[in-house]
Amino acid sequence: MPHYHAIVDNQMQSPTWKDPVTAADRVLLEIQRAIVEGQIAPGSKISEPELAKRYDLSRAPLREALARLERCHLIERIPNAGARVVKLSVAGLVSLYQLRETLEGLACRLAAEHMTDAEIAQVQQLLDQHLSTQRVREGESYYQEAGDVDFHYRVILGSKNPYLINLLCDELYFIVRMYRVQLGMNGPRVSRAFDEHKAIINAIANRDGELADLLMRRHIGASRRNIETHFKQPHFKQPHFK
Amino acid sequence: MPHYHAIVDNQMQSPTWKDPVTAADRVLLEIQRAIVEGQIAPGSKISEPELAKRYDLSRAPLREALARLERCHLIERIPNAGARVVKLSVAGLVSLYQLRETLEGLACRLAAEHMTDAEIAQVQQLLDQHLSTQRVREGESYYQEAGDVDFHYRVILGSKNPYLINLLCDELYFIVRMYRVQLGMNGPRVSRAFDEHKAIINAIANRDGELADLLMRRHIGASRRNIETHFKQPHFKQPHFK
DNA sequence: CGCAAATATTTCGCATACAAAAATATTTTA
DNA sequence: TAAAATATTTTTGTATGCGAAATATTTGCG
Repeated sequence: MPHYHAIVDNQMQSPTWKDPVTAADRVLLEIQRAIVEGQIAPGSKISEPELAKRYDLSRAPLREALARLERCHLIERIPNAGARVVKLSVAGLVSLYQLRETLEGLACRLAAEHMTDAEIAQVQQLLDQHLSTQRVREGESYYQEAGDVDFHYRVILGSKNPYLINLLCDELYFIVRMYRVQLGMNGPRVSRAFDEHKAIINAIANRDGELADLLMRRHIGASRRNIETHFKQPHFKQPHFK
Repeated sequence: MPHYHAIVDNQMQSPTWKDPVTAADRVLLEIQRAIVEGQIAPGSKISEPELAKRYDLSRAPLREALARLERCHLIERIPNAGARVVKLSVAGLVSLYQLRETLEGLACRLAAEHMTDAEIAQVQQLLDQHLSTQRVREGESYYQEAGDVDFHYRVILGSKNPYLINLLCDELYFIVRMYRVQLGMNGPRVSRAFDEHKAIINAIANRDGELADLLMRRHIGASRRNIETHFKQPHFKQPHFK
């Protein structure tokens, strides 16, 4: 089993994601998964007593978890009223990806400046590794997403900017993933994404931050348009307003 | 009393900052102020029991407030260990302003695209207003900061991007302000800032997002260098490591 | 006297309990 | 019958209490 299997599963053991120690940590991960995968429907109300019972803990740690869910934009809270799971929308997707393009572009520029040669080489061999395993297990989109996440993750860490890392890996990661998962972003764009990744890391290896920035923004822009087209298509059941 | 006096004082009544309704909201504002102004020293430990007693409430709403303080990067929490006020550093300042440059640059590009003519005109007359009152009350740096905050705030809102607005106005605003306040960023750079603001809003008025982006990044870059020089100077007492 | 182990104390995390506000259901009235 | 007003129930916000983990202190030993 390739090691990046674990990346999406047990939450990417790494500088940023420390393993859950408290009960609030654990329930946070569970609810995050449930929301991202749509098991808790977008727009649905979050009942504290119900979830507390459902996950078998008191409301105290649950509320801690809710605070962090709000932080990563998976729920919206209104004082004295309660929390609701966010609804997905084209406008939201565009806003989110505008931000992502800019931020990951910045990450590239900084990575070109701050990554060591060793780190860069590591990412390059990682890409080759992904490519080979992807060829072996053709069609398994799961691996593609893991590989994609892994690549972006490395570049972001390479920026060495704590604010940027926290933002992309902790605050925006899950809502981005929610869009991808709920709109069924499996399948295509696989080999093309690999090529784009390669071009980006090469630019970084050449210490060409400007180019890496440009390529990354283009890469993410393509990804956005790819998701955008899925909104009006059979894959996605439009939110039933209520 | 000019209306923007109230902006820094009672927390900028606006789309983003809803007035405190719960007890946690109120204590959050108080502690935010205390940290930003250095009344609670950088690096010092946050004792929940102590603060609960100090602000006369139970630990429940206090912990809610602490969660949000962590969200805006004013404290750092370690599970089972507690929270500490962040320490200021040159590296932190640089990382923060790298992010700010990029984000507010993006805000400018989007503002040039999405702001209505009316909104733009409003900002322009706001600048004139600031300029006149600034001339009257020469040297009062307080007004300058309020005016600066006000300008940036308008442009950010003008982007119409909810993620970007939340990020800059809620999550990064206070830590940016902490650097400025604790390094004694009163004084100079006043008239120059006004000119730069004017140039930016004019670019937006001309729907020249690229130029507005560039000017804003330059504007913030200048601000960063201005603060950076203060780190090694008498104004700031270097953190006493401990 | 210095350092390490053991104890004591503080502090955090979580559960329970209560109060206030919202939401819902019910009754009353036009 | 429909709308307004009131009552009931649910849910959120806050307070208190207890157990576990971490920190501080003391004790014992080299």
